[in-house]
Amino acid sequence: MKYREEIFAVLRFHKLRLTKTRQAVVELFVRNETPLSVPDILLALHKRQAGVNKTTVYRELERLQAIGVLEPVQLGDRKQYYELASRKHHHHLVCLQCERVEDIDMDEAVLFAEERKWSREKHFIILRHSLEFFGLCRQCQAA
Amino acid sequence: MKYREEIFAVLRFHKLRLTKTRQAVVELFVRNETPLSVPDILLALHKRQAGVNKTTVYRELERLQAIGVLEPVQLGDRKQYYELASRKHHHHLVCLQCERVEDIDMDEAVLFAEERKWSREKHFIILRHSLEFFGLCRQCQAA
DNA sequence: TTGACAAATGCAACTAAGTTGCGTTAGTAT
DNA sequence: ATACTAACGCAACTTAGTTGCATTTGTCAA
Ligand SMILES: [Mn+2]
Ligand SMILES: [Mn+2]
Ligand SMILES: [Zn+2]
Ligand SMILES: [Zn+2]
Repeated sequence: MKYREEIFAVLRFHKLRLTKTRQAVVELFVRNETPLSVPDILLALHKRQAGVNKTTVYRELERLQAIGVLEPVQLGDRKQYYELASRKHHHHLVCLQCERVEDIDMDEAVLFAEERKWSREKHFIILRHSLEFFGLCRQCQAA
Repeated sequence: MKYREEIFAVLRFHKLRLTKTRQAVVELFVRNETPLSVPDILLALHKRQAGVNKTTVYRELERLQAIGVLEPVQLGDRKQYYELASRKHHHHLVCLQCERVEDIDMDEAVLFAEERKWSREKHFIILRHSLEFFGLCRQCQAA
């Protein structure tokens, strides 16, 4: 809930209109702490009788990423996931069997040091990184 | 070149037949140090007049991963890439514009420590991790 | 050297994620 | 209230990956 007003302020700043779909999508991200894909969003909004079009959702997520409200997340399947960029930077534990995802917080100092080192050495401008751990969650270990 | 014989020994050990496609695929990975996707492989083998079927390639990569010859790599697009598992574990610098990929070697001690910590804390069995840095390569910075 | 048998292949049909073009709808500022 | 344009919805399309099944081909034992 806590990021809601800040995000709507960013939308106003970028002169993005407050449409039904945009509002619904933003609120989904505010309420959920897990990364969401387009199929996830379509399913969730369909359940709430909100008729949303997939093309619209794809375009919306692109825009929200462009203005820095959302960040891309890769979870190793062939879907693009997103999360609120306003949350503290973190990484994920992903279950290879049931797709369960847990946030993990770690000290990034080492990663940033590596970024500087390789940026210099390979002449790359590094914009972001992705670090995810894959394995089996507690439930799936039993089965 | 250097992993060729070891890999064929593993194939024999697992009683996998030495077929044309299998041989061609393995040799592509041995020759290329970059991660390869199915579309990459189809294109490469098609250029060399080797008629390969996409279903066969998908199934082949699955098998080679199952016996530990290949490892999955995620580069942030919606393709599954693979690399030789026999190479030293490493990570990647990926250009968001031209898809160029550079290998980077870093000290994993910190990552392994994190794995143990979160494994205990979240009751996950961690099997592998994926760490990739995204940005712009030297060529794409100019453009 | 030759078969037999299973492993591997090829094809067609299919699914799922994501993209594009274009005509229509609807927020917003004046 | 109106006009302007951002945003939307739909249909058609692309690309990555999957599945079932009939056919081919490596391998090993006779
Ligand atoms: Mn997260
Ligand atoms: Mn590599
Ligand atoms: Zn699980
Ligand atoms: Zn580049």
